[in-house]
Amino acid sequence: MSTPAPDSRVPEKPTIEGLEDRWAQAWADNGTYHFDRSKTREQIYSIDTPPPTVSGSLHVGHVFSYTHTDCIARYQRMRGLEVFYPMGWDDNGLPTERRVQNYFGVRCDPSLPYDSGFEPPAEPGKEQIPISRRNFVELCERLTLEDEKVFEQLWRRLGLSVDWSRTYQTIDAGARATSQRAFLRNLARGEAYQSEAPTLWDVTFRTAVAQAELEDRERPGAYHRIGFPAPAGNRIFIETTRPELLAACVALVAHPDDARYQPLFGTTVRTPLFDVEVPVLAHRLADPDKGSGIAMICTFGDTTDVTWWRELSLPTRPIIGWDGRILPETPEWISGDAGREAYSSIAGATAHTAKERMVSALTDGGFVEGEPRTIMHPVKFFEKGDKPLEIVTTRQWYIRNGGRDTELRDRLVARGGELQWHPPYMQTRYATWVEGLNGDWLISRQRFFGVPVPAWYRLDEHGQPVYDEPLVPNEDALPIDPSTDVPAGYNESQRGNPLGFMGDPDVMDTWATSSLTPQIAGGWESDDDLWSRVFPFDLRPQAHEIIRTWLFSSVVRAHLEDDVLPWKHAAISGWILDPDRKKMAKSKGNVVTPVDLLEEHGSDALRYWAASGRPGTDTAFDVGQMKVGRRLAIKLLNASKFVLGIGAAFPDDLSVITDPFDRAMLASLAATVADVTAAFDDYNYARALELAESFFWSFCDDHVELVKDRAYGGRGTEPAESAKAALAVALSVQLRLFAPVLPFVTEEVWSWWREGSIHRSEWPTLAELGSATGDSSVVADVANVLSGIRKAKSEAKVSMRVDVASAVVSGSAAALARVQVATGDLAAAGRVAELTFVTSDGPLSVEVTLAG
RNA sequence: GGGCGUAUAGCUCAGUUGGUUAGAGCACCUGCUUUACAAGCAGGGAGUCGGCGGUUCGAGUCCGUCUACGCCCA
Repeated sequence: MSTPAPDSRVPEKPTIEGLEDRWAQAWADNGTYHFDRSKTREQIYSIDTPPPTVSGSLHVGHVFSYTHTDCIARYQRMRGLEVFYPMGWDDNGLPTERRVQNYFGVRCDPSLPYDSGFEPPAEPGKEQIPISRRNFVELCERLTLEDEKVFEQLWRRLGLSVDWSRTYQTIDAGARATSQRAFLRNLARGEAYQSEAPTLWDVTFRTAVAQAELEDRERPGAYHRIGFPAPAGNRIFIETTRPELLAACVALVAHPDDARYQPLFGTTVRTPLFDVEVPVLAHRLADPDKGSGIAMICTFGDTTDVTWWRELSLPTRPIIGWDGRILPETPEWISGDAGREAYSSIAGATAHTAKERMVSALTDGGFVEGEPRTIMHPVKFFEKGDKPLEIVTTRQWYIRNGGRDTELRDRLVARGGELQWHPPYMQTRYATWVEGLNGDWLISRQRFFGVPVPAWYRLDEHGQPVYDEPLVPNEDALPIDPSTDVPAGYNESQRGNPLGFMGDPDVMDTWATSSLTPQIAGGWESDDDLWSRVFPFDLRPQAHEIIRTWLFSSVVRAHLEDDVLPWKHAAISGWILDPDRKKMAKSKGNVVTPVDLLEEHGSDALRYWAASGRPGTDTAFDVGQMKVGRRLAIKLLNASKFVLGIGAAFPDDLSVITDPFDRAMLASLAATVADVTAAFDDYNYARALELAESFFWSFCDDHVELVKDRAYGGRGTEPAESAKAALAVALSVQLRLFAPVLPFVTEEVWSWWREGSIHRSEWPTLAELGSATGDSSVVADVANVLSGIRKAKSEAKVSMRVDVASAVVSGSAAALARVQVATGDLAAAGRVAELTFVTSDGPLSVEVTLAG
């Protein structure tokens, strides 16, 4: 007995067109990927999915890396694990803020009260309408809803096996509450603290910028050689690229071993124009080969100035404001009339203008020697900004991340060692980054849109905030917005008044929220039952360039909160490069959008291309690979149509597979199953695919062709039943091996003859094939002989249907014995009248005499 | 300047702990209308494994070094 092949369900002309819509709908209707939360932690495989930035544009890079994760998810699901695969939308941050501003013609002003009836104008006006933070967040949620739909459509069409009932937004109430709760816990444990410190500052966005968000860009600059009057009547020449900071000069510095300046150490000089006395000091970071070998230290020209300021205990003389302009008030350290006049010429000017005026004034005063020497040099930028960063002293919030604490840093490096990295060498990037940290994590941002820092400050009798004793909300009140909500014991009328309170004006860095995606998706402190079933997660998939940000910050949060790693595995995907091997980026105009590709090649084809990219390896965008994938999908349809069309059906009992050649093929398939399984267990979906594909093509070209005649009944009923049963078993196994990568075509074929979804079927095992397997080494030798016969016909330029009068196979006795397992199949497939065997010392070969 | 990676056929890439004659697909060439598939099938040519040096009986694979490219960082 066997299940009858419902070949009526096999289409006359199978096609991959339209499979995406049909099966995406069926999976949605049937809840195929719905997460069953009744399972225990051991039965669950949980994924901390990267939330895409929805206001950004869709990119083939999305398709690439999310497909990798989906292949793993589908494999684990078929292994019998219940897969927790949520999707988040990252709508917290500058890209969304800008988009909301432009789209609705509004801007966020946290000083305004919430207006529950606010409606933006139909068309954005010339002037942006100021609205409260809560109104702004609501508009963001409204706008990103549309963006999310576009993404979700794409993901569904691509076949991501996400549970679409579990989505979150990084700005939604749950994410805000989680971020604030985690912050309050950090604060209570002393891991979050405020500090007045030099901070890298973007003057355009008027916000502090963290170490992880910096980038260096080559910019033209010029060294100006400026003479400082010394008491002996001579001049000390320094060379600087930032003469506009002369008024902020606090010292000169040279290397301690520099004989030219050793006599000056401990003496003072006076700044040109401003006539401020500054000391000449020694420090190892002064480079004797750079410029004149002696440098001017300012508040603050660059990060080296900050180091000198800290290590040499220098005063602060800030002259640059948060807007990037020279402060309007003449500073108190400039006391002379000439100095005050010099300052008034730059007060209020931009840094750029101030530089021009200073150079001109210094030149007029005879302090400049020679012409400016132009150079290209690296200048620090905020990665999203377009003006050089300034360094200003501000009060900011920090979270300890080991940057100032060796013991914590060592423990976080050790966490990286516990994590299983795929590929393993990515761990080095993590370790190098953590070991190189030189400051704590700056999390406050002077932006309006984001998760507010959940704190208020008492105002003293003069209306000055008491920062040392922040007022915090109860956790059960979260999320809060201190610009709207009022601390316990106060009422709204006291906001901003002496003896009243003020809200912390800052929001948190987006990474301070993103670092909590496991907590947000996993129901930390909001759904204890879910949390206990999914955390720590099994997998964090992500790209390599954000190891230092997303991955590291997530490790920090879980380490501080729960003293664990947030996941067991990290799968790091590579980049998509354009065909010229350049990184794809919007700014380079070489971005390919995925929607057209999905239309043209089909989802399985795109997935095939994506899954061909080795884990962690940058992969060139390659339409050729998509075409190969498309052909593979079509081949699966056609091969399946053939197997099922001859009446093959899944046998109830494998004992009907009696033919040793059939059993040899199944033994070879069993080895492939073992290899594919091992590859998936190693998170190497690319190797898994390659192995399955390699077997499949041999199966089609050799095995199917060899057994066709027998399967059609050419040599009796029992040999035919063996062939058909073996084909059905092999088809069933291979469909399942391909299912993680090619979910649509495999589901289509599965539906022709099996019950349920292939994506909830059991992953093939050796046990499943064990009773039907034989000697796998037979397969290659038989294929070898068949190939020899084909070659003879091909070289004679005749059809494969031409009869062969005789074929003489020679080789070792052992090889011949293996080939003889399939004598009948070989004779039929090659149309050989007389197939004979001759023992020889040489390699296996075949001599063919064509008929006629 | 530092870290990581990559370099194998015209192109895109495999190649597991070192082990016969280095593989696949695309492209190319020669053929074949073959009742699963012409979006197909059969066959074929094509590589000094980036350079140099070393370890080894044996190196695409391990070590050193150089070169080129990519990404990240300073």
